[in-house]
Amino acid sequence: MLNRIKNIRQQLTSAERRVADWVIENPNSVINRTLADIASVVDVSEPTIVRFCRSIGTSGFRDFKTRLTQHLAVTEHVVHADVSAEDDAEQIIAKVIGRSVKELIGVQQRLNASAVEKVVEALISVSRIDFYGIGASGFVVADAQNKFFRLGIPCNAYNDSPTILQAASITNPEYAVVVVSKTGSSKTVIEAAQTAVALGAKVIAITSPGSALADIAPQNLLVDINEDTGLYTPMSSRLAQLAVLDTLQVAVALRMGDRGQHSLDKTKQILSSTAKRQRR
Amino acid sequence: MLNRIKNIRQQLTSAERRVADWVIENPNSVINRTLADIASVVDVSEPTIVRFCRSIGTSGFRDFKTRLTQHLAVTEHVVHADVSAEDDAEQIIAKVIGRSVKELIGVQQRLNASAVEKVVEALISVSRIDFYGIGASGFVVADAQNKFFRLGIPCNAYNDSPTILQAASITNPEYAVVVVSKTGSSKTVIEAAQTAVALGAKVIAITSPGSALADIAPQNLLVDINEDTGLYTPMSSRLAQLAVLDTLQVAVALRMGDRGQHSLDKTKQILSSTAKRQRR
DNA sequence: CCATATTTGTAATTTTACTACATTAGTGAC
DNA sequence: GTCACTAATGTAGTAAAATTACAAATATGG
Repeated sequence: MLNRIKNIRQQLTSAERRVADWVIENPNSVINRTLADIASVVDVSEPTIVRFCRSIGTSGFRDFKTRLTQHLAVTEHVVHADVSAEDDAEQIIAKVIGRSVKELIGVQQRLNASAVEKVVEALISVSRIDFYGIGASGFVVADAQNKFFRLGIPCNAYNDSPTILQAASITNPEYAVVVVSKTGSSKTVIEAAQTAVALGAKVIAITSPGSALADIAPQNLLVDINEDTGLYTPMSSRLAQLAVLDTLQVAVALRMGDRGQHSLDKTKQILSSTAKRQRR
Repeated sequence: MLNRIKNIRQQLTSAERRVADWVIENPNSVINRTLADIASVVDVSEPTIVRFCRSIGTSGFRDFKTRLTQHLAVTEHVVHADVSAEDDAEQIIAKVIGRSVKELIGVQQRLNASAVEKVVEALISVSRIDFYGIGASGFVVADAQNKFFRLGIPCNAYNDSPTILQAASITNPEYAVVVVSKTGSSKTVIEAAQTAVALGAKVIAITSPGSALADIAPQNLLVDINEDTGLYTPMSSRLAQLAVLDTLQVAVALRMGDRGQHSLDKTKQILSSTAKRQRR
C-alpha cells in the first residue's frame, strides 16, 4: 500500500503529490482523521484527496482508509517493547512471537522477487545442491537439506568448518552451493564460497547486504535482518533464513512440476506408512 | 476483538446478541457494509447496532468497524489461495511467507499462558533438559538444545529412535524431557515419554491436542497446528514448534535472572571473538 | 498570446452515522 | 391479573462526512 504510493508518486499531479507525501509521513493519522480534516492540514481541497485515492487504485477515500488500516494493522502488529523481567507468560508469548511475526513480514516485503527467480533458475539447472552454514545457520541448512531432498534433488548440508571447506573443494559446474550466514563475515564460509565460485559452481548466498560473502556470491538473496536488540539468541535471523528457504523450495517445486510433486508424494507416503506400522 | 464479542455475548440484550451472532458469523461483511445495511440484514434498528458497538467497548460504529478491520487484517493476513504453477516469484513470496505469518499468529493466540508458566516452573526446577524429536521435529529439537544450552543449562537433543529410547531409560527426577512431535502418534516418542514419566522425569510434550503423546505427558503445550493443505512439507508445524520453544527459552531466561543473562553474555562473547580471530 | 487541456477548488448533494425521544416489552408487587 | 416501573428497542430527525457536478484557475503547445 505505502509502497504503491511511493511507486506512483511521480505520476501524480503536484497537489496530489502533497497529499501522498503527507500520507507517507503520517500514515497512522489517516485512520483517525476525516477527509475534511486531512484536506485542511495538507491544505488542498477535499476532492483533490479523493482524486489522490483514485489515482493509487482505490475507489474513494473510504476504501483508501480501510485498505490503509488493514496494511498498517499487519505491518505494525507488534508489541514493540522488549521483554522484561516483570512480564507474565501472556506478555512474553505476545512479545516473542510478535517479534517473529514482524521479522517474517519484513522478509516478505524486502525479499527481491527477481533475485528469487534467478536463484530458482540456478537451482533447477544443476544436478546437486550443497548447503553450508555454521553455528545457528547450521540448523537452518539441515532443515533446508531435508526440504529439497524431499523434492528428489540430491543434496547435502554441512555445518562444520573443515567439512565445508572440503565440500567446497570438490564442487564443479554441476553444483549449486547455498551459503547461509547471518553476518556473512565468517572466514570459513567466505573461503568456501570463493573456492566454489572458482570451480564454476553456482553460488547463492543468503546473507546480509554489504557483507564480504555477499560480494563473492554471484547470486544473492540478501536478507537485511534487523539487528537483535541484544537480548537472547538470534531467533529473528534464523526465522528469516528459514522463510527464504521455504520460499525457494516452493518456487523450485513449482518449476519442477510433476517431477517434484511426485517425489514429495512418495516421501509423504513412506512417512505415513511408517507411522501406521509403528502404531500397531 | 471477536473473542471479546464472544466473551461478552451473554451479557448482551437479545437484540444486541443477534447483532453479535451475525458479526461472529460474517466478520468480513462488516467491513464493506454500512450501519443501515447491517441493520436490515440482522433485522434490528440502527441504534441497536450502535449500542452493541458501545457494549463491546468501542466508541461507536465507526470505531468498531476500524478495529474489526485491523483485527481481521492481522488474523487473516494471508493470501488464502494456495500457490499454483502460474504464480510468479512475487506471489510465491507473498503466499509462502503469508502462510507462515498466519501460523505464528495462530500459535500466539492459542498458546495457553498458564500452561507455559507451569512448564517454565518445571524447566527451572531440574538440573538438565533432554529434547526428543524425530523426522522434521529433529531439526527443531537441535535448535532448542542450542538455545537452552546458551543459557548455561546442561541439555541434549536426540533425533533418532534408538538413541531417544536409550536416553529416556536413563532419566530420573532431576531431568526434564521435552518431547516434540507434530502428530504425537509415533511409537518411539510415546514409548520414550512413558519411560521417562515412569522414572520420575518431568515430561513436557509439544504436540497436538488429543494425541496419544498428549495423554501421557503431565505437562503439555498443545499446539493445534492447522493441517497442511497437502502441498509441500510441514513448514507450519515446524514454525509453530520453534515459536513455542522460543517463548519457553525467553521465559526461562527471565526466570533465571542474572544467571541466564550471564551465560548468554559469555557465549556471545566467545562467538564474536572467534569471528574476529577468523577475520584476521 | 491565444486556444485548449489539465489541474484544482467551490458549493451542492448524497450517503452515512449518530442522537433525542417515543414506544414497546418485560418484571415484580399487590 | 393488573398496575407501576424499568429496561429494551425502534422511529424519526440531525449532524457529519464523503462524493459529485461544475466552475475557476493554471499550465501547455502552436
